[in-house]
Amino acid sequence: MVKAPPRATAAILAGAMRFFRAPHYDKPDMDLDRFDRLLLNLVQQDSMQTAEQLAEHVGLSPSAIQRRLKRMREQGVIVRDVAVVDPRAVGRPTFFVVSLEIERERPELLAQLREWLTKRAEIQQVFYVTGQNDFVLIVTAPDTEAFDAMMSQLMQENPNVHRFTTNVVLGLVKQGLTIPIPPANA
Amino acid sequence: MVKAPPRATAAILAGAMRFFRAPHYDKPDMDLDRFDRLLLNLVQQDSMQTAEQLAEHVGLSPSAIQRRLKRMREQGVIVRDVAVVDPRAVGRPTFFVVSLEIERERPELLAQLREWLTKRAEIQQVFYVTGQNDFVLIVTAPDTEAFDAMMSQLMQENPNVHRFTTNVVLGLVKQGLTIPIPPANA
DNA sequence: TCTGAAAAATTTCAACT
DNA sequence: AGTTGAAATTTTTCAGA
Repeated sequence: MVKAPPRATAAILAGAMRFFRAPHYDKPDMDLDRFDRLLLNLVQQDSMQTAEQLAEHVGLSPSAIQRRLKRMREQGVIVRDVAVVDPRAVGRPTFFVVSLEIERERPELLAQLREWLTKRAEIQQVFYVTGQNDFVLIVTAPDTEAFDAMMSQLMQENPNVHRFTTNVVLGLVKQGLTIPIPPANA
Repeated sequence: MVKAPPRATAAILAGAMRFFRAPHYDKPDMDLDRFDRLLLNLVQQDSMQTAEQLAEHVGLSPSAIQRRLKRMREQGVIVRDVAVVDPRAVGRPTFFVVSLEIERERPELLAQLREWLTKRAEIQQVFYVTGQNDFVLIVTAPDTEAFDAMMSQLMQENPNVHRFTTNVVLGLVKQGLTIPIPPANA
């Protein structure tokens, strides 16, 4: 039998790795009981609540809450905790929804493109999708010129991108990363 | 037991309200100095760092850090703090990018549709965009059937939605709400 | 508005049910 | 696993520059 690895660090790294792997990668299903699920729904709304506040909602002691949250962070169920900034408070950046159409004949360039997209901070989100448009991006830029400049660079440095279509976001109706978690396992 | 902590409940609510207002609403520009901006970039990556850790990066005392973060949360610059959950750890939900085409002749139904979209927890994000497709949605569902059911309901209850196109997300390459904040004011 | 120290609250940890 | 209670850490408050 193998010795137990340095527990916390290994678990955190594994969590981070899993998050960036292709989604078809087989992640063993975590078994989350109804308390974990309740907790996840709560901290997805507000991660700054104290363990005591959460304990009241969930019906456990603060210690139990802390232990569960710590475990889920180590397992990678909770990937990270972030502050959400109001775009209008920081220079009112413009948002764009961009669809990229990719040349499929050169699969070796795909990894390079994914890396390119991942590195750019202005690109908030990247979805690899079915259909003729292979990637959908959510991009934020201080203005249209900055966006145009970025897209020119994208086209220059990634020859497998055939074309793209841009939709300017006129209104952010709703934004979040919340995943609704049903009480029982699906 | 301790009495309810003096958390800035009112401020959090105000922040949330601002976040969901129409984007053309005139929010006065906050003046953020270089320390605020640095701080925002840091807490967008990880909001669980202690004030002391942040203080080292920024070059201020922990007290100054706390005061600035508190102020920005009250002002609504920081809208909220959330835990990000790995989709694969919670029932492997499927993601969809949906484009809605709206009938423009009946503007009174638009507000109703916005409300409908905002209320549904499965709809993570809603962008109101230029072009023939008026809304772009990011939707998460436990499976395709659940997604189909939701879209049927959407079409039934919102007669001003003419048609929609769906792209199934094959891979979440990158997901986040981070807005890159340049050192100086734009 | 910052720093630095005191006060208060929260989180962590050990022992036990 | 959960709970309790004490120790350690962090956050909040406040005086002084």
